[in-house]
Amino acid sequence: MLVNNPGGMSSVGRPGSRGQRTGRPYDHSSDGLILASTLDLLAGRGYEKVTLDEVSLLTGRAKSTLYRRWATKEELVLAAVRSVGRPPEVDLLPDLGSLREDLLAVIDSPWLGSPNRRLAIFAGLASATRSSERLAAVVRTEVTEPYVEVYRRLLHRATDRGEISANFVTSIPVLAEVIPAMSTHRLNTSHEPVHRDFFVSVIDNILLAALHPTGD
Amino acid sequence: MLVNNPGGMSSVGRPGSRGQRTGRPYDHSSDGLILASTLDLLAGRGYEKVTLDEVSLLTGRAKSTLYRRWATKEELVLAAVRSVGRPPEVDLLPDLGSLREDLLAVIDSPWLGSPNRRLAIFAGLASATRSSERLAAVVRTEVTEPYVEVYRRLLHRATDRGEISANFVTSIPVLAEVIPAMSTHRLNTSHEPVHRDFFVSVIDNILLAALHPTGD
DNA sequence: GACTTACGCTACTCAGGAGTATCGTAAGTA
DNA sequence: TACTTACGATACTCCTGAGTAGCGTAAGTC
Repeated sequence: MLVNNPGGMSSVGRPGSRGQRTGRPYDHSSDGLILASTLDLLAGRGYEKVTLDEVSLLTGRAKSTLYRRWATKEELVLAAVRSVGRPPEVDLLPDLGSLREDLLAVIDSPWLGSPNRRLAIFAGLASATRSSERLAAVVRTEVTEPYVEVYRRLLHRATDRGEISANFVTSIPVLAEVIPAMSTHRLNTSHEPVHRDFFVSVIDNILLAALHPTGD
Repeated sequence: MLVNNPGGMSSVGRPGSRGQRTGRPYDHSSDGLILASTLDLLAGRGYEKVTLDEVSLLTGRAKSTLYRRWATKEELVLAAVRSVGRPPEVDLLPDLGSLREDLLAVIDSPWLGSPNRRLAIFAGLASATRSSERLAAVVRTEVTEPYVEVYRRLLHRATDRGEISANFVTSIPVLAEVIPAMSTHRLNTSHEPVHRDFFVSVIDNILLAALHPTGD
């Protein structure tokens, strides 16, 4: 193989935009399906065990078609990761008046589907991370960071609201990681779906407990 | 392949004990080296990327020798996991008088080497978990559970000592997962070694903060 | 309708890794 | 010393999965 395209999307199989073309155009409407299925497999098996044969089978698209779009498996997964989109923008999340309600709103947000699908994708991506530094970087900046950032913002919002003492600003960075960390750990170790009760317990017994030292 | 040995160690290549034997005995002194190297590779690359060729190369033991001892790759990894031994027994951990000191003692304990080696092994095992339900079960009961258990015990000890209010007993199970969860998450997302400062920050800003609602 | 291009299908090549087989030799035991 | 068994080395087989190639056909464009 030879991919001489440092630091950018591969140009292989990504035509359909430059110049006017004649003949059958690329069926870009398939892309969504393919990327979604890739994420499903990623969530179910982890990067190493994702095979393009299976993606092909699952989507009804020929393997050759997949390779017309994305030069390598890594490229496909990369595209899938990028396609997940950012978590809900905090500015768009209505201020529900209390930190607790705000946090629960994020938990219940349909970003990436259910919380468990979200976690499964994270887990599948974590294994991907070992295979490619490039992939790791994208996952970090596109998925993990923004997700933690949501919590960070909510915590700051609560501070601004005066709900929690300004003394805690310094601990916000660590606290923002608590929910992602705990839920991921739960999934990895128990290998059962993580129930909503667990999220609530983490919020009440850890986050809020740590932030309300004057009692509730 | 055919391994018809449900629910037990494979008998393949595990002689050396039954009956009296003549001739050269198994060199069991190699086992430790092999298992340790397996853990190293596991920590570095994750289960999928561990190859027995590499274990062989690394240890100077022939691949055939490895297969004389362990029937399959999974079996070898399984043995490696079992060989890590339990985390420090709480009963043996000196009561340092304060929860904070007790927790730090666990962080600094040389179990499995440095904290970062410990985390790397956990991470490599997490990817293993997806490949084999059996492996997953062993990791859970031999490694993860005992590790969380240590923290659970320390928290209870603090309660018994009257250091923290008995009101918190119900939240101990969740709290016990905080340190493993946070440090694993950190390693997975940052992919840099986790510094001691981070552990301290987790202890102070999360665990102790959640447990000392009357302020310090 | 003529032409162009993407698609699905099938059949490849190629590399790596699990597991096996064989053999000469080293290291023990009686 | 004679015998037994494990070891290291090497060369396999087999399978899976990434990536390629060529073809007939469908779906568009001019």
